Amino acid sequence: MGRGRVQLKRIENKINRQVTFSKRRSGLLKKAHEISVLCDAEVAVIVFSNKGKLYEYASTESSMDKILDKYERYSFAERSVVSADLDAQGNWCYEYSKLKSKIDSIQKNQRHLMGEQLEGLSLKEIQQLEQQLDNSLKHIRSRKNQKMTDSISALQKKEKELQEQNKLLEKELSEKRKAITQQSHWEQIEAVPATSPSTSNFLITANSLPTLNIGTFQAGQNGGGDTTPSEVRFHQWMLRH
Amino acid sequence: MGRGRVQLKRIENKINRQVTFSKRRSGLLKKAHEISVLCDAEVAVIVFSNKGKLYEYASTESSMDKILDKYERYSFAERSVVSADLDAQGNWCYEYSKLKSKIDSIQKNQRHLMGEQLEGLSLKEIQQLEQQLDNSLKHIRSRKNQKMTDSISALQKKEKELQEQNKLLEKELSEKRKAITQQSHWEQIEAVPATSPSTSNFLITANSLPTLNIGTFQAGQNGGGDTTPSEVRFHQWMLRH
DNA sequence: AACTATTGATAAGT
DNA sequence: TACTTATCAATAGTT
Repeated sequence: MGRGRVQLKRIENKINRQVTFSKRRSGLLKKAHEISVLCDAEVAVIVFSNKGKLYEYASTESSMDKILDKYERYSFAERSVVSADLDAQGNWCYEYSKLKSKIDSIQKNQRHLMGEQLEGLSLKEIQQLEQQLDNSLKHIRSRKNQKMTDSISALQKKEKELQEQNKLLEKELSEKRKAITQQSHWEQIEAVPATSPSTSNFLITANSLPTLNIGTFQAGQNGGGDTTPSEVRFHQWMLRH
Repeated sequence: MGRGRVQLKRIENKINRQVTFSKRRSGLLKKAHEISVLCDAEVAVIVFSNKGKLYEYASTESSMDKILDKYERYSFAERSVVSADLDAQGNWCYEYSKLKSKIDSIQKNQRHLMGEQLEGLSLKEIQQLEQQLDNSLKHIRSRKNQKMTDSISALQKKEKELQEQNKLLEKELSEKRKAITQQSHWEQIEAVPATSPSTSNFLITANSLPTLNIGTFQAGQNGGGDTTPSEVRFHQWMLRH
């Protein structure tokens, strides 16, 4: 984009590289934000500039740490650099290596649970795995069902409350109307100005509404809790859209 | 880009969202790669789809883990609670505690994969888990099916072989019988004792038999090795540039 | 930083 | 899923 095609290679001119970095960085972060919003995805972007300065983005619903955590749970590439140089430092780390092998073992198992690396398993083992997962799914679906049921009944309850509230308000309104009518009747006789009438037919107190957060349903109704600590994480490029 | 301006809000149409996700994801990763090359930057991008599937990019010179490590070192100010008491004991313990918390995290995840401790999960998380396991089961069942098919065809082959072997043996036997008959005929004339006769009708050389180890079938022919070339960090979109 | 000429990305359609 | 096309968005080079 821009004048002339760009070669995909390091920009040698320092100034140019710096400028391009700045432009493309904001572009990248913007796009990360867009896909996270448009497609309801969790996105984390980490950029270290040439000079080692850090820039980052994490989709708001989950902080960077949360995403990295999730990533580590998913990712099985375990050759951590850290363990390598620590191993070199000597065997203080008997405990450490114990932990490491434990991790290996757990991760291997986890891979199996995720349907990966099944090559080494016997038929019997595979069948056991299948049963296990079948069972897990049963539990999970039951739990899901319960959550959805809970959610639904909570919503129904709220609906009822709101309808009653609405009814009350309508009643109040109609009484007020009646009063106004009477008043205007009086006006015709005594020429008294009308009081300010309500402007909308349906009054719904917006801030008392339950949020329909089925998608991000939080465990408890966490009364005052931090649903989204909101992460000051506000970027200039968010402004445009 | 594309026909008509796009609102920056979640795409409600599921199909559309999926398609857009796929497109924008590759766009995002491509741009991440470009900035890393053009501007000599270290870049890491992690994307979890709506359904919880992981996609990632890490600029090649540094693996994902390396970048995440660097990131953690940059933002270590936050890591106060856990590491505070451990730092006192020396920083080897920091790594140790990191491993330990990683284990905790993995184990927690594993429990979820096994359908346990689902209480703390949100509906969304549970749904992602369900999809994940559904997927795992698909893989596992496919693998099971393959193993069983392999096992069956191996058995059928062996069956054929055995039948032919049997045929041969029977033939041999009947010839031997004929010989014996003739011999006993001779006996009657020359009174020569009979040689040791076979005792059973069907000769099966037991130790040449294939074990019917359906239960512990060991990975078969796949001489060619792993079918999944395993992400040598080669992305389709790198081709173009 | 602001401005455009261009290329690039992609939404919608097939 | 992949390809095509019409449009909008990003940005390279310039001021």
